[in-house]
Amino acid sequence: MKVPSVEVEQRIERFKEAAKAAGLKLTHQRLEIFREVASSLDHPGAEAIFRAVQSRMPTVSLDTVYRTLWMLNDLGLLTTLGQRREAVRFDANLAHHHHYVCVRCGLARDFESTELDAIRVPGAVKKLGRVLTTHVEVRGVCEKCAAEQARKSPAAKKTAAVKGRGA
Amino acid sequence: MKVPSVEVEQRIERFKEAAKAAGLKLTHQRLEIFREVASSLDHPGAEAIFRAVQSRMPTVSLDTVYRTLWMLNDLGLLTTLGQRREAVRFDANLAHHHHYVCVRCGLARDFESTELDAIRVPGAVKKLGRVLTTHVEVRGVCEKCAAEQARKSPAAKKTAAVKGRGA
DNA sequence: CTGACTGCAAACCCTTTGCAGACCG
DNA sequence: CGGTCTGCAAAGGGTTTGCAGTCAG
Repeated sequence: MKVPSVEVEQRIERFKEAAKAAGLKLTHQRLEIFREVASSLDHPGAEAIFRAVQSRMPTVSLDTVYRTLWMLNDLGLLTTLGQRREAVRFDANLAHHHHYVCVRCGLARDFESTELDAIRVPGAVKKLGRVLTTHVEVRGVCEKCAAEQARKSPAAKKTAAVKGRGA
Repeated sequence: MKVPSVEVEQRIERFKEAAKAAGLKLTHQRLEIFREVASSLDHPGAEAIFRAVQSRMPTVSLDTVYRTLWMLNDLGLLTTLGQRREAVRFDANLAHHHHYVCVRCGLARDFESTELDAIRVPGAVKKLGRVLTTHVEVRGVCEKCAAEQARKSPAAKKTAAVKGRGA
């Protein structure tokens, strides 16, 4: 199953504009890599994207895939699933709960809410398979990071600077 | 900030029982490692747990921390945050959407729901920091995996066998 | 043409594993 | 005491980086 090609073309168009606006070169590789992610419904990892692109363009290298993917992420044309590429984190709270995660430093906190526990998923989801748990993930910027940011740069420059590690 | 010690002691009690039931030895290391995770409100990674335990017990090694953590996970005494310890995965769908993830093979699918988009987080969460996005993650077992499982083992044995990789 | 981009290979980080000695039960 | 568990060190998988040649604009 694939994203409808009309939608894919729109996404590619958006990419071209964003690239031009950012002064980035539209290389054959970048186009193919973006096309691959943009037309996937499952959310492929770098390796899978690499293999798919490679079948059409045997010279690409895995590192270009990575570089391009993060570039697209910085351009805001795609996002990553889950907590960035961090190490596993453990949770000894067995009660049904939800998470607040700071996108800047990775701070994670539990919260409980009977209202959110009661969420009912749309019927379409049930067609995908059995449902075990439903969990809400709230992302935001924690107090501490907000304070730090305010101190460091009263007028933020570029949002693209969130590349380094977490805390 | 820490988990109240009454709660921590209860968790440890549960661990001791589970260990006994499973015939696992209650070593000093295991106890300290579990105590550390069980009393953390943030969700530490292996490295952080290691450092904390090390300060009280200078001889522990990082690999014991890992081994113990996964053992606790298998016992059902803790869970991991996010998509297991897999590689990063990318998502070119910019519309507000939610995810269904198969815990067995890692399959991920988007779904949309104006109802879920409208979720309001409890006031307590707002004290933690600014909220950027709210995203529902539904975990389950996809059709394909359910079918495979049914074929392989009509009468499932132990749930603890989900250790290997994804698809 | 020229600087940005690519491919290569080596480096890096996190996690896992094999082995011999240590310790729980 | 015996088998499990630990610590060590080295391997492993995914991701990143420095460099010299290549290509888009």
